[in-house]
Amino acid sequence: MTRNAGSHGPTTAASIRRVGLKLIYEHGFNAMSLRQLAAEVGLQPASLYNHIRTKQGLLFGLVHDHMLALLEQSAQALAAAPQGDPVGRLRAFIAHHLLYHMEKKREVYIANFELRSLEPANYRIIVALRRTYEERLIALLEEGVAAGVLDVHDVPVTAYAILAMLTGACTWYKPEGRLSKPEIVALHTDLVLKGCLRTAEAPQGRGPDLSKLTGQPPLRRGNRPTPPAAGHEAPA
Amino acid sequence: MTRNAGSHGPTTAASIRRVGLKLIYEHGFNAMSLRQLAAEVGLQPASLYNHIRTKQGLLFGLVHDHMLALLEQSAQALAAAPQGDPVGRLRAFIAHHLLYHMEKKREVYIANFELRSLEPANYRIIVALRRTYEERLIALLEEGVAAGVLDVHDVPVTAYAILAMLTGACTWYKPEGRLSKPEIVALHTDLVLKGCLRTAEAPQGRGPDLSKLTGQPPLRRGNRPTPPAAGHEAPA
Amino acid sequence: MTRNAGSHGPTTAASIRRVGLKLIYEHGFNAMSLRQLAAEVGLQPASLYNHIRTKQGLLFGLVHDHMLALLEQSAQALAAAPQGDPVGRLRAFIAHHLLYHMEKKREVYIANFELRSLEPANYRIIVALRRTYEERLIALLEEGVAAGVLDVHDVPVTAYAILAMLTGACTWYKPEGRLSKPEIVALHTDLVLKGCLRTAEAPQGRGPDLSKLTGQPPLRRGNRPTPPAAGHEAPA
Amino acid sequence: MTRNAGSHGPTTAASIRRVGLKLIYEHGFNAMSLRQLAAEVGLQPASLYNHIRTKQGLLFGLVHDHMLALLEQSAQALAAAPQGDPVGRLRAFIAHHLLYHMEKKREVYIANFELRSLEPANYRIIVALRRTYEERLIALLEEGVAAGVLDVHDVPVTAYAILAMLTGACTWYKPEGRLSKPEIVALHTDLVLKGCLRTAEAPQGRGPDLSKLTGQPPLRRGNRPTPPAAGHEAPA
DNA sequence: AATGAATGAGTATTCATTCAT
DNA sequence: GATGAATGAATACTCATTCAT
Repeated sequence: MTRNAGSHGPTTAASIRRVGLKLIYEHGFNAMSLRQLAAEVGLQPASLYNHIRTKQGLLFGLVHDHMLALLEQSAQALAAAPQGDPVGRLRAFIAHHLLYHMEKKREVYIANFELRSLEPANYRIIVALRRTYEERLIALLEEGVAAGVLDVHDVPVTAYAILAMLTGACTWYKPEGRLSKPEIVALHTDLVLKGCLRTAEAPQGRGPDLSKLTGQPPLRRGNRPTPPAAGHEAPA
Repeated sequence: MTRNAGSHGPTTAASIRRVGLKLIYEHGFNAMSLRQLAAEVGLQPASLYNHIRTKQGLLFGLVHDHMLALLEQSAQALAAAPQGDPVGRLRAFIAHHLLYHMEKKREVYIANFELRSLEPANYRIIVALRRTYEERLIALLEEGVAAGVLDVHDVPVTAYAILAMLTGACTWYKPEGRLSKPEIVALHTDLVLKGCLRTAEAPQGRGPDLSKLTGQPPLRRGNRPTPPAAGHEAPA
Repeated sequence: MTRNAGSHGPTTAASIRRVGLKLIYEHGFNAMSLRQLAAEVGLQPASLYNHIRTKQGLLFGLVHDHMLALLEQSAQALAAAPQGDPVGRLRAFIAHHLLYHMEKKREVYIANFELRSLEPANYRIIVALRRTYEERLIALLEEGVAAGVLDVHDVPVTAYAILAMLTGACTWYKPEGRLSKPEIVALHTDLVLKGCLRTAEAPQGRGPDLSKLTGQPPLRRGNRPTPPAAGHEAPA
Repeated sequence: MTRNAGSHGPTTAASIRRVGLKLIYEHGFNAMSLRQLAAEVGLQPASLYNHIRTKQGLLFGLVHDHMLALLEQSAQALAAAPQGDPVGRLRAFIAHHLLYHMEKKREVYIANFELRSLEPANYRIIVALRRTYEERLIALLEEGVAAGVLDVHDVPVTAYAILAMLTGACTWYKPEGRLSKPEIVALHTDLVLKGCLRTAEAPQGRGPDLSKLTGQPPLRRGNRPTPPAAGHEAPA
């Protein structure tokens, strides 16, 4: 098998994306300058524009590609999990989420922290993709509740809580750190499942019964009026 | 009811802090300009310098005050909780953390997102305060484990996971939202406690035994070699 | 009489306008750079912005002030001319137009040549003022025609032709040139009047009768359907 | 009728000139970019350089060709006019000038407005051609004066005034406008001739006698010391 | 305490042009 | 004849900050 003509080594466009990712991660989108980027890639600033349309376009491209990859990988993870086993599917999602987030630490960081640097139109696109992703976990929790194996007070809020917890791991994770990836996955999986699994004994024994507290039935997808918008507000 | 002599409206310095907080929250520290700030306060840019030393000083002041308030309030919350009841103290901490974060949404957001905009010296001060705060939760978990009422695989990582989860709530919380503060507190308290409480039945039945997986004893404060650095790295 | 504090010598803002006028005249608005302007005024480029809002704002200010001055001076010239004497008023207008245009050569040049560099909103404002000015001459011609002392085939087109001719003088006029201002005024006044005055003998004897040529009655303000738009088209 | 082999559509070079003409006319030479031009022609910017030497070269080519065409057509117009009839020849020139200027509105506009964008060497060439053209009208007026049929106070200034007036027409002329070309020609011819023709009655009756005013004899080509430079000054 | 003016460093982006392919 | 990539120079404009008043 011969190598393609253009595939011997990183192309300039790929370098720009790679270095751009690094610089945005390290300094933030606003604090990073295209001069810096060009210098690190070994170009004059003007030459960047043969490969990107604008600085904003670079950011959007990075975040957008990340979102698509995240959705794609989550789909694959769920496709590989047995259909009839809600808990197994939830485990698969948790493992996927953690592994992707530990692997793509910088993409994830940018996608979360630089949302606000996106122009309104781009912002809407990314938030819609993120919403799609969140809905996957929400659907998983609802499956489990419907099957009677999970017990959560409020599905969407619990989903956001889980996502926040798992995503937090990529904040401090380092490959050379004390815990291995499988350990981290196991630990968080355990934490989440213990928090969500239906137990034989009455759950009230261990925690407050929310329906008592609020006088409302626990919310499910069906009667959820306006799910809380996760994440930061869009710029005005 | 008469008005106090000194309370007739915010002083200029306070206005600057208030508007600064809002603008940093809305646009980010780098994207917000002192011109904007001055305009919203009703001053010329040059006049700001009668009240702040530098833009960086404004940010540091906001974040620093927030950290002190957070530490102070957590101390009060724990002081009010019974000494001998680790689970009660954990509940108190969770409630305090959530309430503070929902109340001071913007301060919290800035303290988390704009850490990287702090100059190294300021960064170190804030991270040290944050570490102090994190250690309070770590201590609580260790108390509970020592008392045999909690069961966590790895105390510091679990602490970070809990903090990430709880802090995430202030991301989407809105006063006019679907859930009230007590509901949110109850829901998250339940989720955390179910995940951490020691159960009568064997926990292995519901989650993987991490000590099996890793071949190491569960870590506690004593044998923790290099605790994972929480949060984002400081700029170079 | 003591001098005002701020009036001893040209203020910075006035210098910017003066030098700006010169540079735009010499190089054209697009070809002139604010760096140049700043250098000639003796400022850093950034300092210009204490006195102008944008480069476009500078251009508009210059052109706008010129148009107002032109309208004001033409009003004064006509006010000083006897009411019942259309030819005398026409003479007054011609003299005013030529003198103003020879005096304010650069303002006039810019107002004519850099119209296209104006942003649409500014362009509309200036064109409206110019239209007002043109209408003054049109009204004068109509007065003369109504009084039976002028004879023109088409009032608006003749007005534009006269304006083009007179304005052309400022193109080549130089104070140190061969002809003095009064000579230039006399020459053009004569040329225009001879072209427009009603003569005792039949005018057909000297020129074509347009109404024969076109089969239409000569146009006057009354039946003028859509007056030709003088000047260059607005940018798209 | 069969199509010629070589005439199947404009060549690339011709497209560039055509689109270049349009863009310079619409936006001005400085404001128009070769990128724009390339895009409208359907090329990459680099490909333009297979057809033009530089942007300046494109401008010069357009203006130069226009000047040659103008000179050529004026020669033809005068060649067709009877030799011994100065007024007839003046009529011919006026008609030619107006028709050419209305037909080649954009070329004319560019040749007048973008003179200043020409490099000094190119500028001199074009101005020399224009001077040649102006001299044709000057010569015509002098012929008429010598023959005793025209009466102008100052030949060159009158010539410039006439040219300015006639050229002004192409500024507002539109094919779909209110007046047809023949009407416009007739109107302006009348205006010019009335202004220049020697009349039986004493002209002093209608206009000021310039020779009285200035105390100098009317200027003719012979005693003209320094003819006024028509048009705008070249950039330094 | 407030301000108008100034500044040096910096921003993203555009431009005409070149050149190897 | 066409192009993708590169470039050096330039552009208008913004920024945090200073300082005399």
